[in-house]
Amino acid sequence: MHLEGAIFLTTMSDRSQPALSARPTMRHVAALAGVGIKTVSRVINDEPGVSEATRQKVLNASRQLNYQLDMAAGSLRRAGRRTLSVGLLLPSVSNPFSGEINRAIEDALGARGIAVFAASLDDDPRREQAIVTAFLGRRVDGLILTPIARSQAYVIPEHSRDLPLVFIDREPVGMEADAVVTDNAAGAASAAAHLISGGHTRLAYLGDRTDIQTARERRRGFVEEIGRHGIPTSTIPIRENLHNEESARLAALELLTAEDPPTAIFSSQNLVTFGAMRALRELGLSNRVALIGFDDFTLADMMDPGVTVIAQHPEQIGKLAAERLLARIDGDEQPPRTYVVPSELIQRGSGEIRPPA
Amino acid sequence: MHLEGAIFLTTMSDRSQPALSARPTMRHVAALAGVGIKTVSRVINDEPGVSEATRQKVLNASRQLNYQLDMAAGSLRRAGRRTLSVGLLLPSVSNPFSGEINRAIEDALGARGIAVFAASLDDDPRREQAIVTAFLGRRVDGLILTPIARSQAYVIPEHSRDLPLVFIDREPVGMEADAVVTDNAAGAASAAAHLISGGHTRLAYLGDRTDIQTARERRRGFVEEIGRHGIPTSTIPIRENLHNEESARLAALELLTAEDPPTAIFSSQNLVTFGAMRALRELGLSNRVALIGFDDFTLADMMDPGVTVIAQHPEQIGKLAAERLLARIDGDEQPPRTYVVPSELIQRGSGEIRPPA
DNA sequence: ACTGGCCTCGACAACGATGTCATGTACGAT
DNA sequence: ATCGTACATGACATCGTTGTCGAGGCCAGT
Repeated sequence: MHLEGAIFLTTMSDRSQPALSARPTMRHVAALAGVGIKTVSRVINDEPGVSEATRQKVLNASRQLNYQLDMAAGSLRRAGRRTLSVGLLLPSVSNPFSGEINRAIEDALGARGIAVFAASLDDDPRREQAIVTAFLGRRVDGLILTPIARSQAYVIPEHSRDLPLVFIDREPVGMEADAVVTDNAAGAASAAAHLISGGHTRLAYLGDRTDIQTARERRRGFVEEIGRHGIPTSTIPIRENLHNEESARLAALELLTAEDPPTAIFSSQNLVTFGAMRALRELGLSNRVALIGFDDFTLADMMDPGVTVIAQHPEQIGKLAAERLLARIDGDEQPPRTYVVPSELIQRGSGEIRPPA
Repeated sequence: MHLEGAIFLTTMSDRSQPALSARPTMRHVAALAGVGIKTVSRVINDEPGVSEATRQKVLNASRQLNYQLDMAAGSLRRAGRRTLSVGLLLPSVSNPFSGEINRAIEDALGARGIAVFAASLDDDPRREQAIVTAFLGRRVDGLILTPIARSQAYVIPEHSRDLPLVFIDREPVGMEADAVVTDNAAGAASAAAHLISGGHTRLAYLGDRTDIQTARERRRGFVEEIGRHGIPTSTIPIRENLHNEESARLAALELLTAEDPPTAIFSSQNLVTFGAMRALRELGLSNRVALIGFDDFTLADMMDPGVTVIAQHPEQIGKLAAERLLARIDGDEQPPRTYVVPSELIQRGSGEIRPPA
């Protein structure tokens, strides 16, 4: 050992340009430590069956060469072929809601040494399959997807090949798999109930693209709840397919300046809420017409009035999705299930405005 | 050869549950097409030297088996060992600023088929090296890093081994490499100049952690600009190490209720700006005391008054960083450089408030 | 008919690691 | 002294792909 140490030091000082040498492999470490490469593998992977003395020799050599395991090469042969990476498909990594989900997933999977490939969908159904294919080519251990294409049947072959799969935000179409979603209908219903309990009877709905499942659910929940309260649902003004702030603003302006305007507005999504807020402000109605938005946002409490929202819990969605994925990776064989994360009504003022007497 | 084909077909028809079979490899495709696996490789990778007839046979077999190239295995042998993946280290994927950068990078690299591993730093210097190490173990083709540790010298060995490296938001310490940053000092200076030109002489600075380079730069730019205008800089109230909304709010409250309070506030970062906004509102000073924040945020124009900011351009930072990384990956050998992305003063009202006469 | 060149193609080794298995060694039990 | 057992260790095949190189077929030119 002492001898080894001496050799080590000598060798060190001999290497004039260690930085420019090629990346060391196990073979190099093995040679330097004077052992076989399998022994190096054992030490690096903390497998048993290596004497402490050998272990130290290998660790020294490894440190000296700045050796680093090549995970890709390893997973080629390793049992189960785990690559310790998963693919995550989001509407967009720049969207704050997605960002929170991304973060929760990163935290949950990072603890297990699993890295995340994230990709943005940008509401383009055609990208969905292309990105999934790219993930598969990288042999990810699992996928967490926000589906947008009309059907997810294309992943069936992979799924039955045992590729763990969890959908988030929306449920898959054309196949069965785990999903983690917000209680969209219930959340929207609670918004309606809240407005009605505040005395409103003329409610309006501003909604997102109708080809998005969650948008349809929110609308359904909202309308059904109104019906349950005995208010005729056929007369509710409904404006849909609003997909950005400006179209929402225009729709809200139109609603509010029409004859017999609504006294309360429910908006199904952040950008739509922003548009409605702008319209209300333009018309000076911010403190006259009630507003509840689906999805919370930064500074909602700093608006005038504060904006009442149905908050989703992206961290919980992400965390749960990651947990389900890990369970599947670990061999859980339960039948697929949809997990529902409850939303939460947060009162901040705009939703508590009473209708004019 | 013909024999090969025959054997294979038999094998095929024997497999009763193709969906449950293992993932097909080139060997399977080769067998089905009745060619050698190198030919399959050539077809899949669009290499020349394959007759059209053979090409079609291979493509058919590939489609029939739903074959997909294993990138990891390929990059093991491929010249240059490209994995077509890069590592991205951000303050947090859930932070909107980081999200924009992430998105711009994804777009720029995705066009080249490069996938992105993103990880969050969470202001923890110890995570930095751990995450970088994890990236390296995955043999990424390059790294884009937001440094936070005191020194980035630990990547020198890798960098000189030709690992492309681009820093964003902050410049590296202890080594030389490309960096893409905002003109922090100039941006802060322009805020100071704007306030001074509005007639203010009693300016205050609310700043982030002083161990963050950008925070120091912003402070420097702000203070120096004030000095240039002949205002004694020693009397400027400076509160630093504010790292969340609450501490910023308290600091602002303290400043504003002290004797001879400032007539204008500059806040060096989003959360600090939010805290300042809250303090101003609590004291009813929102329309009395000027405020300029560094970094733009959603709904800044919907506040009362609208919040004037020095906007950074995360999309440009991300895009530029990705372009530099690609250039390095493609062999660009220029000496390392720091690229500066200009910030932009956006007037929305809060920064245009005049001092009381 | 023979040569040489071009084209197509596949056998084989190699990439860096891990799984399998055989070998060698030490030690306690007989 | 002998045996058996447990432990430590390394040789070798292998994962799925790509790089190298040589073999064979075809054709034009002599």
